[in-house]
Amino acid sequence: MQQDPLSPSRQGHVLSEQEILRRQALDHLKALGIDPYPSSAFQRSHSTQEIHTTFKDEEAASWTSVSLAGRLMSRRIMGKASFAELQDATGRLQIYLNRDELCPGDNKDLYNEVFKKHCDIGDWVGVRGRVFRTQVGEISVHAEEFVFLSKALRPLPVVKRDEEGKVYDGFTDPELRYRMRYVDLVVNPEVRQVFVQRSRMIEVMRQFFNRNGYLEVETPVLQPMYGGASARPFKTHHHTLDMPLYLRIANELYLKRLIVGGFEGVYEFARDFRNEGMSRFHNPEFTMLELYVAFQDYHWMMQQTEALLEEIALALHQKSTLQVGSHTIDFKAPYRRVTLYDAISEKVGSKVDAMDEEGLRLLAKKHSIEIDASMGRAKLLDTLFGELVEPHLIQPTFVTDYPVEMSPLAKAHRDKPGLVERFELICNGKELANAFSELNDPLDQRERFEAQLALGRRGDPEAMMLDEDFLRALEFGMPPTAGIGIGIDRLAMMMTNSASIQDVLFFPQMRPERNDV
RNA sequence: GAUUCCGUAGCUCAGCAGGUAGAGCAAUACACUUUUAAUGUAUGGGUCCUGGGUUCGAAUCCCAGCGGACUCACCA
Repeated sequence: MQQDPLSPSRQGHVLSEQEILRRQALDHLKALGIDPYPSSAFQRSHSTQEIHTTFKDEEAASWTSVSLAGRLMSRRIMGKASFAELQDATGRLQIYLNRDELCPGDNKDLYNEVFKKHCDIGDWVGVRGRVFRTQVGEISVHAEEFVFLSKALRPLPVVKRDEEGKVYDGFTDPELRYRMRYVDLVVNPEVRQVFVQRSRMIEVMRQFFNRNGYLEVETPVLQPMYGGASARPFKTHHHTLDMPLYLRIANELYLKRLIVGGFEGVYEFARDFRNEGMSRFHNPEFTMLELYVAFQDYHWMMQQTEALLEEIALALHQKSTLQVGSHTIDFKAPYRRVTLYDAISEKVGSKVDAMDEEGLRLLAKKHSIEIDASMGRAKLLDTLFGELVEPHLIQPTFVTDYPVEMSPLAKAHRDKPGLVERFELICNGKELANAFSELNDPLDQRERFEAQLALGRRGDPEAMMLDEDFLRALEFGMPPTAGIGIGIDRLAMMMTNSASIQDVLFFPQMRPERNDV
């Protein structure tokens, strides 16, 4: 298209017709002596929500001067009168502009030029006037003053909703929504709601932990040695120290050092990084809550966890049950507890507790589960559980007592040889939390690390590194401790009934855009 | 990483037995002083993701690439 010389294009981007028109509107506003980007503060008396909830018709006489600010989301111009909708953080409110009341004198520019011609959907404006109810019953603000707060140069998608809330011309392309979350948030109010709920969920958790006297702490994101989980890390380099550093895959080992140091309850909402595949359940960076409490064990941690989740559900939904996909899930405590062995045995109809590797292999074959020769007994159990049991655990369930080979940081079971005191909380067929009575025997921990090293030598890319400083800390003595990690994004997905992790992250990881932003 | 599907106007989409692009909303102009998916009339707006190929002719068919969605596999 022909480029208007008054409207410089951005690098590598040809302006659309609507962008050119908006730039011209900007110039017209300036010519009228209006600053499209004023610096002075705009004093608001109310939010749109406050007006909606507190205005009463019989008190209309006292609502003669309110001021509100927001983004213009629609305009209905009918000659000398117009309606428009203003959206702020709390919602939308209709404003009514009447030419002769907005412009009592001879100069009608403010209405005819500024509002009708140079104002666009997406612009930020401020309005002062009186509250009233229209003939159709809509609470509105009758504008006596109208000021520009910020001009939008790009057209916003115009999403319309009818009386039943049916959406027309929705802004739905997932790629555009994730890449331009700012636009998504403006036009899709339910998106904002998801993130408000996520924030509220974390607030409830923080209150729960603080109330119990645990200390919120911060530990290194850049670690010389990654640990605390089995995953491939992101690697970077520190120039001054000339050494490799890893972005943490977990903070477990640091929090336990703090327990050694004498804190009796520590927690951190940790951003962790794992250099692995992406899917609707996986983002390269994600948030995990880790909590460690001295003098407690995993039984206590189960009680704590179910109390926490029930509290979150109640805070977000005013009831313990919520709809997640096609299931109704009840977070009311207590939750079912079942051992890993029993969970599998129930499903396959024969006891797996004493089965050896060969028996498990036959079992896997019988259920046509793919296995390979390198799998040991623990891995086979894990696979059987993941294939046969986990997808069917819809209601919150604590699965307990895992083989020691799968859990190098968990304490040996007090009376079941070969197992550790560990539980995973499964909900809606997915793992929500992982917890143990923490291993505090430094000699046992060293042996576990060495077993991991052996796995690494055999080529397991996720085998743990041996953390000599962590062992030194344990050798100074760590009290018996219960610890847990909760996937915050997964929990947020569940609590907001979101199908994808991208829906609970403001800016999910995407491939870079190529050109022409 | 593998499979399937998708990429056309600012947004949502149609167009695909190959003949050179269409709707609604948004935009522009006019009318309209309580409308609400406002309405009426008129108008403008497109490297049809990119690059090759087949063809007289490609948005449409073929190949490759880029981006996205979905399902699957590992991990939270």
